[in-house]
Amino acid sequence: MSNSLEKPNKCVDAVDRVLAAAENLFATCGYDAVSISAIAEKADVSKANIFHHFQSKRQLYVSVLKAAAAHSHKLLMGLEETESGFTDRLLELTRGQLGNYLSHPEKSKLLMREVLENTSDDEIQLLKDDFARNFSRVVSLIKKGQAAGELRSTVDPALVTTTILASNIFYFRTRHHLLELSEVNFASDPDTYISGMMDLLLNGMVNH
Amino acid sequence: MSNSLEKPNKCVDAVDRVLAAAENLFATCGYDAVSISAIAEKADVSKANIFHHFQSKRQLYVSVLKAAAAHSHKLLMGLEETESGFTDRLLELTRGQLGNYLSHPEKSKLLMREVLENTSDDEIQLLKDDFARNFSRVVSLIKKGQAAGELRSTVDPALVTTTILASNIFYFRTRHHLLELSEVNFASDPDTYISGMMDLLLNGMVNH
DNA sequence: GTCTATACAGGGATAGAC
DNA sequence: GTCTATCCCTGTATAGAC
Repeated sequence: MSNSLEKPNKCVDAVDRVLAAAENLFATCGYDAVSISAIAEKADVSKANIFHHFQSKRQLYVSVLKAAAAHSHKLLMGLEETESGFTDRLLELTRGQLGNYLSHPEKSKLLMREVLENTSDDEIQLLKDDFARNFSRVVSLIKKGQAAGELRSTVDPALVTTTILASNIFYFRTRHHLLELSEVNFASDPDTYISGMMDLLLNGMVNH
Repeated sequence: MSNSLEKPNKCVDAVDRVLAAAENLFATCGYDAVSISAIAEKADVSKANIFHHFQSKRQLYVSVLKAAAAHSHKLLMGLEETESGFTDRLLELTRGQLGNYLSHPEKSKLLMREVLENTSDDEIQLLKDDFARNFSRVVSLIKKGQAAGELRSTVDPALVTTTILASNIFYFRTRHHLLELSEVNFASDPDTYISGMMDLLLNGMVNH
């Protein structure tokens, strides 16, 4: 019982410890830079034990990826869509998405790597499907906003969606570097960033 | 002479062939996934020859990186700043930046990898300095636009810059995936994308 | 400068005892 | 399920001939 606070936590299954260690290492170092030995050491199991539970390094990686994808899918489905106006719904959706990235940085990094690189592996097609669904969700929200007359019909919904997604991912991945830029004061405050970005996207930067 | 069209081109120095092969492989596969053997084969030299010209794999990588940074720096400095209004200058700067990415995809991928990951290696500090300079350049352009009253003073110049940079990088890196999304019709046409994005950032999406 | 041959470490993966 | 011991391959890097 007193061991339950140790790291690695021996109270959880070895398999789960391996998955956790692998997720952590793959996320921070990338697939090739991580060795089975490193994962074994971090999870406090033997190399052979890993190969007992997972066919190969690649298959372990895919397992980690699928778990992350499932987790991310649940989070996305859980994002509340308030019944207020379209702009507020879009704001909340965007804020929620970035919040998910920031609360689960390792899973997010893992998934982004796969979506950003073009590995075109059949096993991870479901990641892209998830990405596409998420994309469509925002697109249709914007289309509804246009149909309701709240949003300009001359902007391309897919382009707006791309810009939002790009901003969120870029902010998440480069926050550390942005902190070092003297002009940037929103690097440590995601809420400020989201508010500012949405104001920009909604109202534009031109003086009318 | 008739050999001058072969691949790899034996008419160029072995060192240059190695650098070219390394750039290509590092850009597409990442540092860890590339072996000296693979570079040697692609450059049509022996492994030992590579180690004769470069102290280590890491040092070869840094050499490739520095060459790419120098090249990119020249391109950036060459970006014309037209003497028209601020919005036009911003549009041209943005278009030029994305154009540079697309014309030199391998160098761009290499540099982006280093800026997006946080390796914090002293040897590549110059990459970050370059990035910061480029960032500041856009920021000050926007500030001038605000001072001139052409742009709203309530938007954060650094935030606009971040959004533009994010959009360009994201577009460059995910164009392939965007092609598969039925809602997206700008994936194969960078000019359309840039025009749409800048219209969005300048005028916003709200119906006024 | 370029090669062949080789040293040596570490990688993924397996065998077999417990 | 978990381990120790081991296999074989590939990786980086070096030695030394040409």
